[in-house]
Amino acid sequence: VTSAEVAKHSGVSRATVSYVLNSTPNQSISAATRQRVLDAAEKLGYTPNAPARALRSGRSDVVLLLIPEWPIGAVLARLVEELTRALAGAGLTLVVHAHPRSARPLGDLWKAITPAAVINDQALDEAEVRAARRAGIPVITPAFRVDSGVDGGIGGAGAFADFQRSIGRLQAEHLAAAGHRRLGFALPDDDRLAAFAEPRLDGARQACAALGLAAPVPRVIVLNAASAAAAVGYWRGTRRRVSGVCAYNDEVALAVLAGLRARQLVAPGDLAVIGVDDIPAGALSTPALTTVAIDMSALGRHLAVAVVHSLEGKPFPPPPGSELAHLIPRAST
Amino acid sequence: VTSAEVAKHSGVSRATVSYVLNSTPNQSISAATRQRVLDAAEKLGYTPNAPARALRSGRSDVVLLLIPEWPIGAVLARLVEELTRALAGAGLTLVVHAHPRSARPLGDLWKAITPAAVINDQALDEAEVRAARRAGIPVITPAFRVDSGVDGGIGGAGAFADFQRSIGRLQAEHLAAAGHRRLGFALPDDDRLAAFAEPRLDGARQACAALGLAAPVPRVIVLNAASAAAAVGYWRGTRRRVSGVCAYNDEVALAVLAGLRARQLVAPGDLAVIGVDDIPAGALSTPALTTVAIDMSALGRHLAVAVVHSLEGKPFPPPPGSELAHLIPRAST
DNA sequence: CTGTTAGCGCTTTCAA
DNA sequence: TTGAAAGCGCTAACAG
Repeated sequence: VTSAEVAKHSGVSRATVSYVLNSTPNQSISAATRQRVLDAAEKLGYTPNAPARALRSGRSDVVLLLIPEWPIGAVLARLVEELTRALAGAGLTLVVHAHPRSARPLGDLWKAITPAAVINDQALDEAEVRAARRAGIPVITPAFRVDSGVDGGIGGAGAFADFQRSIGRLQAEHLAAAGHRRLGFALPDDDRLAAFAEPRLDGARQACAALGLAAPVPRVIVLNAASAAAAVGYWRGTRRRVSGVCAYNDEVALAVLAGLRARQLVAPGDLAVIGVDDIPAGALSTPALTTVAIDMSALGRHLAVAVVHSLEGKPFPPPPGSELAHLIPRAST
Repeated sequence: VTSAEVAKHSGVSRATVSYVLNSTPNQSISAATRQRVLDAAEKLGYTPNAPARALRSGRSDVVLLLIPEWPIGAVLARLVEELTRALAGAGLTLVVHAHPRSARPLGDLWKAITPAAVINDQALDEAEVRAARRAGIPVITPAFRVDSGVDGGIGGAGAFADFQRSIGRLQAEHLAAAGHRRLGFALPDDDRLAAFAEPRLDGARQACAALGLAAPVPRVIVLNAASAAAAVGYWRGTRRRVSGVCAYNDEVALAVLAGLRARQLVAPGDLAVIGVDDIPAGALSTPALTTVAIDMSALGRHLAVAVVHSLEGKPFPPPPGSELAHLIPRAST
């Protein structure tokens, strides 16, 4: 059912139908005609054809959030929720595509969708971003204000890493403030998470260096008690004497806690543990898990504003900085 | 950069460009011409215009997964991952839209996207589904084979509820087999989850009735130890004497475990607990959480096949049934 | 083997 | 206040 049919049924031209249905400004349509068109559209169940509209107007209302296929679902869910809401308020529709690493670059996506903008969360490499920009599609990369670090400036891939670094720093500084002099760092057993894990470890390193402590001792942990127990033994060995561990995230931290229990040890007395993400299970563990919470909602709102500004050719809003992350002290440290 | 420009630069017509770029069958293009077109496209950075293509061909390669804005991120992530992969194999691109309850029905979506198919996971009501179907878009609803229950038949909303019911049954039967005669049911503190929680509770009821046990005692639990401790006291009171609890999911179950600890009680001795979802934190808790795992990957594969069949006008594959859910016995029961 | 041509459904000047 | 008409970029008959 096309707009032409609506026109025929309401006895007007297609143009008029278009005017009415889009409430085009500077067009005075008589109330009667207007109603007739609306009724006909309703009766016929008219639905505008999205591709035709996009083709004609040269723009679409879709914003595409591209994420890698990393196992970060729970954290991202909050971002998506807020972003969807905020963009909807600006008349934009968010769709999310989890981009499998293995897949051919992005050919399929351009074939399938012409988004008004793309939010690239670690899914596109430089070349792909350039290609998208050349195709006239603004690519927004989650940017963080850089508070310090080698990168300098604002935005870009460096800012992402720097933000992750600030998380690791926050963890290490918290443990150091509690008197721990030798720290461990619990890494996840998933290569795909390196983009998060590496800079977090790096941030912990920076903090230790700045405080005159030895570099944190990294150890990869599989998500089970046995693996974590082995790591606990490793850290507490006479050679290392680690008394506090920064974990890549709360799940890894919970594994460390389980490893401690398996050895009849307790946090924070035998080993202090701090995670990242503030997942519900962390607050429910024994001892309750100290963690660094990331305000994904605020990030979502920032990204929405960035998208809208970008579409309107306005300059970007100042990106949020490390205030997006804050410590939630609980019993495990 | 349009196909016309590629045609001009390679000295052929737009049609030839189209043939080459789509490797249209039954068209013999000389290798030289072919290469010339390909080179020009490459050099100009040509990207086909998605709306134009969709408009012309009347179909798109996009499959839209519609989900409500429920906080079920972690579980859904596995579905999305598998679905993306499986659909990509069929040349289809999955995008996910979290549909806020509050939002206007679907007008925005049709304005923005014309998907080849929609997978409706509890986001669309009957009227919206009809509207989409009328617009020629196949709507696939995650269907489960109905093994028993009042609904009968295969597929539809009844099947979803029945699948959820089978999960509750599995939980209750497991506890009953362990000798528990009076069961509790821990409900989540989020209305949006009722579509899952209600039938699960219902399934537990069915199982109890079938086994000659009293109906399970429901109790809403907020995700903190205090709320759960209160519930634990309630269940263990002399009036109720509940000795085993089915939890809506693993997070709620972990809260119950925390509530037990707060009262110096232990599972399963004082109260057995069983969850749903098999989240990593469940395996790491003390005691390790018994749970019902749902094979979202298998569901994803099934949905992908259903979409492809639907697009080809072929009959649906037989839906998976309750074998998607299986018990993972651990220490908490 | 390649070019011409007719639209897909919609928006939007420009005329009436 | 409304209608006629052009064309967005692409594909697929149909000619040559």
